[in-house]
Amino acid sequence: MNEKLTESLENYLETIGMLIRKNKIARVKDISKELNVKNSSVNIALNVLADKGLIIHEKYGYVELTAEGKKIADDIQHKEDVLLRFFTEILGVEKEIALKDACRMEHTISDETLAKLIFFIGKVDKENSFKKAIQKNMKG
Amino acid sequence: MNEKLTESLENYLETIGMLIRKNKIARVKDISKELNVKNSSVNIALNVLADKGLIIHEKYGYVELTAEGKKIADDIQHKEDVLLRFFTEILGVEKEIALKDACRMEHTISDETLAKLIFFIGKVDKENSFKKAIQKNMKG
DNA sequence: AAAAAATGTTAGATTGATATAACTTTAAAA
DNA sequence: TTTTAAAGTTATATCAATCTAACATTTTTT
Repeated sequence: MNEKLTESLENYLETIGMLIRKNKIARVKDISKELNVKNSSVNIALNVLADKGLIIHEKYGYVELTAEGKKIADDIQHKEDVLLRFFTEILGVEKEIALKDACRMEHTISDETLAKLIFFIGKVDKENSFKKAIQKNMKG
Repeated sequence: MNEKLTESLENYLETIGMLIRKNKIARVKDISKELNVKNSSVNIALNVLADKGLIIHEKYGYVELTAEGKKIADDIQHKEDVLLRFFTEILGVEKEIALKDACRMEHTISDETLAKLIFFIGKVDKENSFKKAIQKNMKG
């Protein structure tokens, strides 16, 4: 078990997590809107996720995350957040572009590299010498 | 024209470029070995790339890159190189893991973010204050 | 409560990437 | 130079992800 999910399935989980956070509930329609796919595509993905024990979805009902599903959703969201911060705050990338990049890279960055990146961002926040040089960088 | 290539096709182009650099020639067998796919899969991909005018491939012959194909192959390789440098030299990620990450992210990083990252790496190379703090980071 | 609208589901088709198996061509060995 | 081995190709199948179109259920309006 614990087979690696596809990027597509990870996106569904992450979106479900986001919707629950935002609206308390996640519906097929909102998932399809968010991911720019059709309801039928969402349904198929939900069946797969349910089979894997990552969500609960009764016919015509809302979508819920299992504990395992929530863990994965949170993990991906966390990766996105870290990447977004790095791109915007340290590299000075424009927010829209940074978000697009983060949303794709969140599926491929390894835990090891993520940990190093988090450590690096932490360092930057603490050390003044970093901060100054980075201010310059952001203008470039 | 200039339609975005799939990650898979980008990988084929990049691999062909690498093989030509290394061996002067690129053969189906070597591509399949490098990408861990079967010869038949390589063949199908080569037909697609040839249709798009990115390679030249005569039956039973070697594979060559067109000017346009070489440009794309070089571009992807460049992205990989930049990412790899960042991961290893600045974040201190272990080389094998860094390479794996770079090989996947090279397909998703935007030109804007790449440019900022290159600029950032350049800054690090020049500024001592950066270097010191980074040495510390690499041990973490 | 009946009709209409919105939402959700299922069936069947398409596309891209891969595989296996059978076949062809080229290269190497006997 | 014939035979064998290696490499390359083609046909066919599978899988994941999507779509459209038809259908079912639920919600909202009247």
